[in-house]
Amino acid sequence: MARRFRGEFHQKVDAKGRVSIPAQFRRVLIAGDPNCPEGDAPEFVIVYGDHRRKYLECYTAEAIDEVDQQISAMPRGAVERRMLERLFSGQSLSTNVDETGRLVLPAKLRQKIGLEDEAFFTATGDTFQIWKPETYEAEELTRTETWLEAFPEGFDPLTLLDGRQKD
Amino acid sequence: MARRFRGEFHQKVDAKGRVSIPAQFRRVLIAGDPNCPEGDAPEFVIVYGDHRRKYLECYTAEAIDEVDQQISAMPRGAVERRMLERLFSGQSLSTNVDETGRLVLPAKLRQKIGLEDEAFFTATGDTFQIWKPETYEAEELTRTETWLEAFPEGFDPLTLLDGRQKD
DNA sequence: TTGATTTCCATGAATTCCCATGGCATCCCT
DNA sequence: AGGGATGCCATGGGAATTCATGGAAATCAA
Repeated sequence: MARRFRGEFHQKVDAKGRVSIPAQFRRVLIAGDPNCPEGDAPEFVIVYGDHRRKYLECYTAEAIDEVDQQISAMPRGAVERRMLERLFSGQSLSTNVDETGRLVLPAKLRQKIGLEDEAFFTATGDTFQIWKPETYEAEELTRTETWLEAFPEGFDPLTLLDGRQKD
Repeated sequence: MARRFRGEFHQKVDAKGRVSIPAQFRRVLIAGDPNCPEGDAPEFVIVYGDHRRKYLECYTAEAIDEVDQQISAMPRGAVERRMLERLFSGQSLSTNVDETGRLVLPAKLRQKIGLEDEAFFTATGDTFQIWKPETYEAEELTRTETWLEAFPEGFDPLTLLDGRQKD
């Protein structure tokens, strides 16, 4: 069924770093973990990146497999390959959803993105991101604003899709 | 048969946010969901957008797939792509029609467009929109009104179809 | 031991499921 | 043409289940 993530959610983070994963996302994670023990507890991967990245990006088991494969298809020793390996292998963490639908974020990761008592989840197609709400607003929303300002009043982003009739 | 949505309808919204989808629209939704479990319950997607959008836009499964594909064909990292991803993946919700032909609008969405006990459905080709009736009248009608006024008396919109060009 | 994980249980609120009703059309039979 | 009988459609109500979240107990780590 649902192969892609959709929607935005605000969830509580408790003192132990536990966060409920939005039920809709959970279903996608389950669908995206081929050897998921029947009903529950799918595994998935959190990529946190270097100090510049202010959010956590989450991949389904399948999605990360795909990325890993693409990387290992690159020539050994290539700088690009090294960079990608560092990001996706090194600066990432494999984990799983628990029986109550939660994920535990280690203190290290919470600190990294400044997460306190609330987390903001946003879908981005075949992955989803976890932000500190304030950061998301400051970063992403103002970025959108200024981007939109370049367009005429009442501009509809949909026109961007009008590359439609594959030229 | 019915591939496009047509018509305008007023429907009740109950305390749980349930709204009957006009039967005609339902048929289009069914036709537009390739792996719809035979008789009923097609899935579809509601795009709600950011704070300035005052209505909900509904896409058939096929229509949204097409949009998703177009987006993923854009260069990764491009600002436009990011914006569209936010809109179509983030600010959207995947749902389905229930056995009684209704759709459930979460409180979050109802509040967003100020929906109370009545909803106004209007077809827009391969999507349809859901408005708070009052908003629709205030916003949309006066908008097309003033737009039409820019044309001479007795202007026939059909002429717009002629030397059709972008923008 | 002491702080940190991990398990397991608890609960209110929200959401889903299931069954019910009244209003219109339509169909059909005589 | 009368007059049900049938069936789809828009709505309602309540029960059953899921979800998000909190806290205590059990397990580790060092």
